Amino acid sequence: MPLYLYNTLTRQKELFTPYKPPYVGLYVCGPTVYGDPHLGHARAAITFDVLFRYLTYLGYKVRYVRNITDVGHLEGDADEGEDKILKKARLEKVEPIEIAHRYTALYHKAMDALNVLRPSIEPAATAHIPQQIAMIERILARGYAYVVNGSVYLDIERYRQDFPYGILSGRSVEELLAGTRELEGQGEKKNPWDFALWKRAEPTHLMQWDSPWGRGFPGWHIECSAMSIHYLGLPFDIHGGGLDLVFPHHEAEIAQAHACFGPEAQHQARFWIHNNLVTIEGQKMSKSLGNFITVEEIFTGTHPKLTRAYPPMALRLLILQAHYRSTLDFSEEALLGAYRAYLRLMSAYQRLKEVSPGSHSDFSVQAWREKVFAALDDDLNTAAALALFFSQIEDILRLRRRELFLLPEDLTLLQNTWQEVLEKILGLTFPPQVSWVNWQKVVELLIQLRRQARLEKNYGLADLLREELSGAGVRLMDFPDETLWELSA
RNA sequence: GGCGACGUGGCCGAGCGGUUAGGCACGGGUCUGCAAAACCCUCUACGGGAGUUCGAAUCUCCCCGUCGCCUCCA
Repeated sequence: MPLYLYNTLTRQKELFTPYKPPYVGLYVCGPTVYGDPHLGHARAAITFDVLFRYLTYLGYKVRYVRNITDVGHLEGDADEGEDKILKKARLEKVEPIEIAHRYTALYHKAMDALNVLRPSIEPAATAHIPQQIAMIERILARGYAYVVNGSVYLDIERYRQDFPYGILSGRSVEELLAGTRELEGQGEKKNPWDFALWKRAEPTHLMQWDSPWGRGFPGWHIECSAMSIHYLGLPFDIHGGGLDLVFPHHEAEIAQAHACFGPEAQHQARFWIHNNLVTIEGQKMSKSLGNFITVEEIFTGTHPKLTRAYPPMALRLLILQAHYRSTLDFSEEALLGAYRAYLRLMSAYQRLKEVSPGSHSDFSVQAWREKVFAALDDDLNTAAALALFFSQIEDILRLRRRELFLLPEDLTLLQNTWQEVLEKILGLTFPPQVSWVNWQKVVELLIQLRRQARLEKNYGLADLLREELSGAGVRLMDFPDETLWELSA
């Protein structure tokens, strides 16, 4: 079945085919590691996790590269602000790399909980300085950049003579000019829309490297060009990221690739795919608005907008119930709804495993299955695919009650489809991790029951409870006035 | 100001000319020791206006409103 994906570059859905089958090169802009992972990170990661999983399911040999940006990402107006990681390090009086490592670890922890698969390669910008410098040198040699006071800028005016600038975001340089604010401190640049490939570092700057232009550090956009091309070649198949990266980040990447490699670069990637943003009460979630929610806050229920904790799969389902190119408006009500929907889905999945086959089939599993894959093939419409599962739940319950029947091969196909699509492709896990608190409550309750049984000298029941608990990995120890328990293998 | 999205029932959210999308919530009922689950029923929308069409949430135009990008952000 052919997979169609929406390509930001062409603004339409296109049939996806790899450049060099069966290999697929997928590059996604990962986090700049200077803060806690939030709902936006979760949405991007889950979106491309599903794409990665689906491409793999379809039989492609996917190399999935997702970077860690740990240098060069400046705050505030272009080329004037302070490096985000550096600022955090300065505030906390630690090494920048400590900041990077800490937030990388937190990112991994959050994404692991959401069952987001690790990419094949996760390169850090600071580990690829030579590749970035090499690219900049080549861009300079080809005449598309200039050096000023130890900094290097891409010369958009020169670039435009040979390549169109703004094709991804649909902007023209004239429009950019009209929209450019009067900014101070851009004196180094020939034109305000030029962007930095390399920045000179003051001696006190904490992160700096030797370069042909003196001590400095790379610009924000060059690391993604360098690392994606280094690991995936040129052009590679898919470049992804959040919608907010379209301009200037991805536009700059395309320019860098062309400036460095010429027309061969072919826009660096053949498909540019962008997930839409998460909004809170209709507004973009962002630090400056103070309305962002971290993934951890969802799991612990500690955000002021939340009244309780939610398991990771509730969030994963919420995200998958919207199409990735639509904005997703977050609210606790919506999250709670997704959590309940998840529990219902899980329950139905369990029931499905208990169904026994019949001597005829009352409905076509194949037709249903084709609809599911048609939805996935239609630009990864996970919402539509999930709806097909939900609307089948009634039939599953009837199958189990033996009011409906399926031949053995149809039943197997149905069960396999649930497993393949929900678990393998959509990455939902069943069952959810029961919280330790709830687990404790259940064990305590059983112990209480057993205590009652012992008081009534119902030792048969008491022993049964102890044996069953033991089988479930809970070891009981009776003392005169209390019963202690611990986990056992 | 430029570019681009979007406005669907209480909430979230599919939909791309002709079926009830789906989830959650709400109300009534069956069942049940109580409850839950399950099942049945109720509600059943498409910002406003005009147009195209046998037929429009879906196409065209106008208006209103919301949001994103244009400066860092997934």
